[in-house]
Amino acid sequence: MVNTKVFKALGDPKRAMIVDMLSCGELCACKILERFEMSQSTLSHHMKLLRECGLVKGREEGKWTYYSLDGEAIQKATQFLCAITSDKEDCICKGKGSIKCEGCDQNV
Amino acid sequence: MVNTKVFKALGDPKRAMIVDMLSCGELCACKILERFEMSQSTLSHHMKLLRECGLVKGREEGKWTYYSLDGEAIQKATQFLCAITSDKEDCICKGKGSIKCEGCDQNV
DNA sequence: TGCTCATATCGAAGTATTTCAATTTGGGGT
DNA sequence: ACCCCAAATTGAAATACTTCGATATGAGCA
Repeated sequence: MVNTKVFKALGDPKRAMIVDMLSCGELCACKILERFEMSQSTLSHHMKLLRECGLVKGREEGKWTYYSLDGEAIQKATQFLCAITSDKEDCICKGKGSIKCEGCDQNV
Repeated sequence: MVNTKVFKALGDPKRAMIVDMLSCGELCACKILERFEMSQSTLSHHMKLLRECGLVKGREEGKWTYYSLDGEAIQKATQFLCAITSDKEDCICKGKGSIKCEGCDQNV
């Protein structure tokens, strides 16, 4: 079951790039910021969003925050995409309930 | 290379549901509309968006429009997700350029 | 304690998205 | 030609998102 918030998060090119950067491994916020032309507060906001949807984990060490990917959310999103290209049996029409609605928190 | 518009499109729960419905096979707009509590114009808007990002194809037959999934966009999105969980070599930091920016149409 | 650095949060402005009702387009039938 | 039906488009209102500067928090150091 996917949470569509994950897709919404990846729908912003800058956030998708951040996620891509983190695929190399853990990075601290300041290292991510170096690569973008955006204010520190804007980056912080994007990181919060990426954390809230489960795509990214944060680890605090002293005054730094290190970010890394959280495999589970990505895996669920991948499963959804794989399912819609292969499943002809389990689609929503047949009551699978594979999508987690962000607003209502129900599975639809 | 992914177009982040695909993720943005899937970021709306209703559009994700529509895509899921279409995984069973081609459907006409009126059949999709039956399953949702939304106006006809709203559905039409969502379908336009899904077509524009390449996720869905439309086929016109008489006064009906039949929609179905377009595998290529979904495959590219899947590849991106797979890459970020497995690639430790080709990430954006090393100049892969795997993300298509919607605004600037550049690969970043 | 007081200072600095790294992040987070707040508040506001500009922009984009979502949604609907109303209207338009265009196919098929009478 | 005229009327229906399916779908697309238009225009407007409400809401959400993106971004910034300013400010707050909190760790570490002098």
